[in-house]
Amino acid sequence: MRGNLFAVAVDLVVLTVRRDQLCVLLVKRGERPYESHWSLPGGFVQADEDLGDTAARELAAQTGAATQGAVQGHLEQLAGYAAPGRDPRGRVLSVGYLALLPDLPDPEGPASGSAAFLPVEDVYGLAFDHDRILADGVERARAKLEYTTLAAAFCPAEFTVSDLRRVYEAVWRTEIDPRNFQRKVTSTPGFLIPTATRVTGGRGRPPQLFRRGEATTLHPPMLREPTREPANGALAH
Amino acid sequence: MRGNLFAVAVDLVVLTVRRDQLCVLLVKRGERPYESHWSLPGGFVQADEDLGDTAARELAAQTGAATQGAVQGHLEQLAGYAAPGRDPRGRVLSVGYLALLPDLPDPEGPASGSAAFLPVEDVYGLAFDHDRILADGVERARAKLEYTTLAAAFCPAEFTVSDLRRVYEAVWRTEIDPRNFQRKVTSTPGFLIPTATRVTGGRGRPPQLFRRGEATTLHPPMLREPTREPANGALAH
DNA sequence: CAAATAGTGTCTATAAGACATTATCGT
DNA sequence: ACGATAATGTCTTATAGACACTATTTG
Repeated sequence: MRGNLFAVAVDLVVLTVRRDQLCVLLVKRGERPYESHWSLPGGFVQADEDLGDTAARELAAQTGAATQGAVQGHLEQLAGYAAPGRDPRGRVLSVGYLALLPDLPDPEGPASGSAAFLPVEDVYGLAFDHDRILADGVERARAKLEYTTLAAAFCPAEFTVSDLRRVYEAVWRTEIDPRNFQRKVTSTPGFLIPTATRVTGGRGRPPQLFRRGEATTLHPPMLREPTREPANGALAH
Repeated sequence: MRGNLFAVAVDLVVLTVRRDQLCVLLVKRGERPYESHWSLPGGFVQADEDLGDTAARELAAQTGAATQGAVQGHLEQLAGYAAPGRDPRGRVLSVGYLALLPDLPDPEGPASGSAAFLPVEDVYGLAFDHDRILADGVERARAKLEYTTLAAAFCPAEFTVSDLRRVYEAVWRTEIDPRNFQRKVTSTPGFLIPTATRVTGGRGRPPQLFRRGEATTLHPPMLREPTREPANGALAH
């Protein structure tokens, strides 16, 4: 069996929406290389582990396992990264994973004091090629909101249509008409299941609460950019 | 640096459309394990190679390098596969790559006599976990035809709208209305560039020839399944 | 009542689905 | 002329975008 041997790691792009901003979980490295640089959380694949196992294990370790218990959340593979010079220690192939989580009550891990959710807009200069992995993860998330119901993975078990809309707005950095949005998501069968419980305390009319339905795809999709230029046909008179 | 060491391979899902069928390039293994079984072409990542380099090198080796010269064709990464037992020889991580090629005049490689393009419908029982990698590649290709201009990667340098439509029909295994299809693809800016040359010899009106334009995305996408059930809203009166 | 948020309704424009018609070739 | 394939046009329907209006709460 020819070919060189690689260490194989899994790096996580853990995204959440906090204060209407798309944020990514970063850890400050405590060892070389890139000591004291921010990086994506990750770790090496152990014996008898499949890649998804490693990703789930690391995710649970970083977010306090509460994540694992909750039905919420989403975890999927992004891609493999193996450029020859990407790790100064030697040949390391890293498999990126994308995780989407609701905003956690206590986001920081219990043990490590140097982890934080930071707005993706402000993030650059990560260790290794993690800038690239992060960019791929963010783009994957943005694309998937278009044709899947994955936005709900950013929401708690019960949420309102406005909560969901603010997720889209944060991830896409756009504004969405609340009325058209409501029509779209509530008319997609299986996207949102209304719950009996009601909200109290807020200003204004109490919103309906929903939980995730069984639907996974949005058909037809909800597109980020307008279908084409306004195609005036300008009614000049 | 903890973690076990892996051999890292690249396996190719090379797709083309031949005789209105979506076909995949397979090679018959000449050595153990899975000797004389069909498998995806692939090979180990060499020193100083990035994953894409390995994929391009293997693709050129399998398809006679002519592929490489041609501007046509498409190559992208699929995913990493590393289940503990997937290779009896030991721990091997394989990175799947998807290649889309026009139907080659001489598809078989020059050296190896045991390679063939077979219709994906008929393929199962491949070596290792290649059934799974193939399924992922086919699904990726099907999905990408919806929202990209990648179907043209299956066509030669110059092609007709009917050629392109037959690609969609073969990949999706559906029938598409030729008139609506023509309207869709010709009205998408940058998808198809008309050429001066004309076709002779065929029955019927000679078609316009096109080559690929710069556009990479289809906006709005062309969807495989109808937008929803006919959604009668039956006007019973 | 005013302010704030939730939710519905209406109109218009865009694009897809269905399908008729015209165009241009070979025989 | 006829069959075959290519290309255009028309009508209908579904859905997105824009925006007015109604509903239900707190202060």
